[in-house]
Amino acid sequence: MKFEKIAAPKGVREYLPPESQAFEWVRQQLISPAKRAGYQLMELPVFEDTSLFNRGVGESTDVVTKEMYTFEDRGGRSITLRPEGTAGVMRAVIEGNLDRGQLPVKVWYSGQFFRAERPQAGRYRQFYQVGIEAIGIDDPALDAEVIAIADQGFKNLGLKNYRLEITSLGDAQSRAAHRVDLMKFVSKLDLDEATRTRSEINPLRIFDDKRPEIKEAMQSAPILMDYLSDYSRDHFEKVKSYLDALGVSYTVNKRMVRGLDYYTGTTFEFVHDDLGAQSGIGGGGRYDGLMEVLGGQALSGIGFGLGVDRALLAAIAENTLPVQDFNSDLFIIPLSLDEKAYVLNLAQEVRRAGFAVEVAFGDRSLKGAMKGADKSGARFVAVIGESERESGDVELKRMSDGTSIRVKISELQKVLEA
RNA sequence: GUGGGCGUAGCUCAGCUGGUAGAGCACUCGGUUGUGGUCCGAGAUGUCGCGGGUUCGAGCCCCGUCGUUCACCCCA
Repeated sequence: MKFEKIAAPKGVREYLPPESQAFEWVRQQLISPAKRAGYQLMELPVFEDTSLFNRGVGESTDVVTKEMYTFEDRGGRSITLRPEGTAGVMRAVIEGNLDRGQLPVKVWYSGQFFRAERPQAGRYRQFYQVGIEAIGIDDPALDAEVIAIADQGFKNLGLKNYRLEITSLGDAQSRAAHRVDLMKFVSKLDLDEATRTRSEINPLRIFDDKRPEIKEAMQSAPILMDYLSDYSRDHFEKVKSYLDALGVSYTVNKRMVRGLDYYTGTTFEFVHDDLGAQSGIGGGGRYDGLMEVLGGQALSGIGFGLGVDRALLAAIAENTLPVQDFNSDLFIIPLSLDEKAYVLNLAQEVRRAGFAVEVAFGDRSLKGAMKGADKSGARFVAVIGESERESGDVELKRMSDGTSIRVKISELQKVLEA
């Protein structure tokens, strides 16, 4: 009887050995600056009440209208697999009353996110992000620090071919004024129906169109930055000066568009040059109305999400991944069935002393077992037979040069440490 | 959701104008007693993505389908 194979669901990105090692390294590098800046872990559910995203991310966004994995659970509740991280963090902060303590609340998260899009290079239906949120303080210095933390994550990976683009989306008032003028401008353009519809939902979208004729037409469109209130403009100027002071280089992109509705004020994006169409490796910004919309206090917040999958692709493209295979310190081979229990025991003992120890399994020939030891990359190999078992000695063979020495088990630690 | 490329061994790929499947790497075993890397020898592995059609005959041609990949859209 032969069973059919079951394949992974379409578009999921999974990491198997040896690649998983690089993935884990990348994730660690990306988030370590946040940990050192006092951000604390938040472990959240991967599914939430659907209305959290409808309200938080925005009904007009593509993410909500056509990319969410939404289903009904057995209790008839509408559930959605999280498409992004910020809304869930805010929900948990409100629910856990973290905003009733000292501000800003500083948290980080790491995990998988879900969007039902057509898969493509760097775009998956289940993908990985790490991110941080700093909630409750509206200080341009905090904006700058958040951006610098993200930047440091990419620097940790050794990346060079990326750039940081920043802009200010202003406050609600500046946006409303701009929207009126932009709508007027766009309505005069000759657009196909799909683009027209999109522009009516969010006219800023048209700035993001890649077609040359549209780009050309948008050259003279009214720019949001020209509509910023005094407060917003001043805030943005300060963010820039702090970034300058931090030595974080950036370019101001007055036409930047973000796909999530909650962004206000400082908004930023990290773009990598070697990645093809899906070039955004991270992004974030301030979201001053979000907490209130979700039923909490009217507190401001700022955060970012970094794409672990894409950061890994970028590190591969720039060839910055360190070679770091797992190499055990000791590989133990039992010569016969009689030594198995003894060897298992010995391995546990040496592990307790803090060393990485592997055991040969499967009753292969000694030659085969040695081959396995060689491929494992172990520094030392010990073959245990009757004489070793009786004497309590171990003959350690150093694989790099083939020499071997006989030691007492009690002296093992000293040799392995050398 | 729309469009293009590609599906042959675990991996990378050959396979002529249609004549019923191959290489390299990897893997396992062996090259006399309890010691790896190199070398030599042997071995295992495929419903040629799947379904249909054309044909005496299809891995090769045609249609469909699924998967994958790239781009649009969108974004991490």
